[in-house]
Amino acid sequence: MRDYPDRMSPQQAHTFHDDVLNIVNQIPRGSVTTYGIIAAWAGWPAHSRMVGRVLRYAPEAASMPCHRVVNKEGRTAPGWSQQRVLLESEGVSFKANGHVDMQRHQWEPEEIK
DNA sequence: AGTTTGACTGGAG
DNA sequence: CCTCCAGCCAAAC
Repeated sequence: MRDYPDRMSPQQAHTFHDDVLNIVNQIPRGSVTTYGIIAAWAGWPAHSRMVGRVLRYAPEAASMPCHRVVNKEGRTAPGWSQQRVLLESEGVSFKANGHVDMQRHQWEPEEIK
């Protein structure tokens, strides 16, 4: 069927940015979610990489629980070893391979917005 | 205006 | 479980 040639207009990019931060702010303590889930929830399922970009470079992200965002396999962000420490301090358990036990801690947005 | 770069994901080996 | 590769897409070169 049809593909989705959709391109983000500057307006949409701005909305996406805000939505991402809004969702991250609602991740409960002791839980984690993934880039893909956030992207899908913001309405752009193919933009998981952009979610990572926002959390990495947006100034506001510094004062948010962005450490509660990991990839789909429960892997923590490259080059940010403190992320694991932060998560463990709020009760998140890791498996032997160093990944978050997603089965136990993955959280999904429900009634946001 | 073409190429490279990732805080991603899914699949293959 | 690991690495590598292709597809992904806006931003940075």
